[in-house]
Amino acid sequence: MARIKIPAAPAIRRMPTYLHLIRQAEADGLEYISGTVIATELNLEPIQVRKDLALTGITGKPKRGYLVPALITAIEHFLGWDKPKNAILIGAGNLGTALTGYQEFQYHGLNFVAAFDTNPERIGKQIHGVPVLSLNSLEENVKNLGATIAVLTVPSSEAQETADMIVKTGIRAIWNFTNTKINVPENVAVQREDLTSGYAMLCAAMQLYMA
Amino acid sequence: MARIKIPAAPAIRRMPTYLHLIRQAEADGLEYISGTVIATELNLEPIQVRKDLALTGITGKPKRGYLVPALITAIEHFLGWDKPKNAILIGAGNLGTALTGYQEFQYHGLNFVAAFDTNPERIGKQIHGVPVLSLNSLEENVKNLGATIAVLTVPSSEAQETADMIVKTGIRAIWNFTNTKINVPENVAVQREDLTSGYAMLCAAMQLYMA
DNA sequence: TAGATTGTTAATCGATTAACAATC
DNA sequence: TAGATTGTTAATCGATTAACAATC
Repeated sequence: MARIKIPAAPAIRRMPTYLHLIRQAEADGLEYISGTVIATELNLEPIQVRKDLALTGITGKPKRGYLVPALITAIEHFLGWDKPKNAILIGAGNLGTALTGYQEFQYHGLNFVAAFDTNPERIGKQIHGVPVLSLNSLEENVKNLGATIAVLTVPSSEAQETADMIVKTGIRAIWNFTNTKINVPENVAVQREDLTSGYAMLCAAMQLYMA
Repeated sequence: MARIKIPAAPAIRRMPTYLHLIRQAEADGLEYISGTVIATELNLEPIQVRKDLALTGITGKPKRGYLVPALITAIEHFLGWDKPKNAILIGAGNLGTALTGYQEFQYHGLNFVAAFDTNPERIGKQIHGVPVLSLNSLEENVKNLGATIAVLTVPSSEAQETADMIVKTGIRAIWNFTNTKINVPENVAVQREDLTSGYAMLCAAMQLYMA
């Protein structure tokens, strides 16, 4: 079986941005928000916003727009962000440490319950309140931690080897921050986050703008 | 004038991955690498790899593939990665600190020459060898630093305000790591990096895989 | 040579955008 | 009511994939 392709991926990627804006509207005490307003705010086409939001199953009211609280609930449910998720961090370096401290994740139900590392100087300490354990103890700890996501922030050279360890624990979702493509069984979801690809886009834009 | 849309954006995003793999091939002493091999290695279609690489202007040899050193040069030139770029970091928090320490960037010609922050405890110190200066001194320092890119890692609440300051210095490329959409003049390139959008994709994949 | 791989031209697929009747 | 906004159906656009002659 081929790896599943996520349908409407671009729309899904836009959801958090919508959510962020709509939450602001909520904080501002707005009862309704229209696709037109969202589009203007985010420099998008109104029809695109309507199409995207329709994916969540929400329906709006002509002339008013969407009910703010219902829209928030709809997006969160669509993304599964209404159910808290426990994650473990594999590799407690700079980037990993930054991720555990990133408030926005907790805000969306993502909780780091432990970090694992091979560096003895890191083991036993805490990063943003998250205990750093030995990578050797990964398997024996995962069960109690109730983690369903592994965030991979080890050096590229160890990415595949570490991914294999993660898979062995039974975790089936890996958020891969290394710049290496990892091979995993078909039933394991991998989301690769490549910071250099964003940098490539910025450089391409610079070449266009400054030409 | 509307903001320029980058053509072939998906292909550009894949370039760093190709580069990474081809560099490995170079390290392994390979003289040629074929699109077929690259595709197999990265789980892509061979035709997609060929189409993407053609964008860089390279041509391959039937039966052999592409000359490895020429391919590296072609991709780097295509992305403008053959010209070193100086960047300043705005916001020396967790994420910003991690970025200045991210080896991969230096490897692609991105140099952090200074960081700016408002926190007196941070000012005067160094992060990964990069001096942290007062945000108040941004304007007077930018000229000497020769920076063409600003990496924005301040709290969301200060994103727009800080972006305005950056624009005022004459910098025309902003890499925005906040989850806020910033408004800038048409001649300023902005690349938004949204970690929560990757998380949204992972969650969507989890819902599909685990359904 | 035989056959793998390239690059070109065409077909398909999916995402974005447009048009517009329905509706509050 | 008048008019802004929704959701549906159709058109367009761009990216991916397919087919295949050229070539080393």
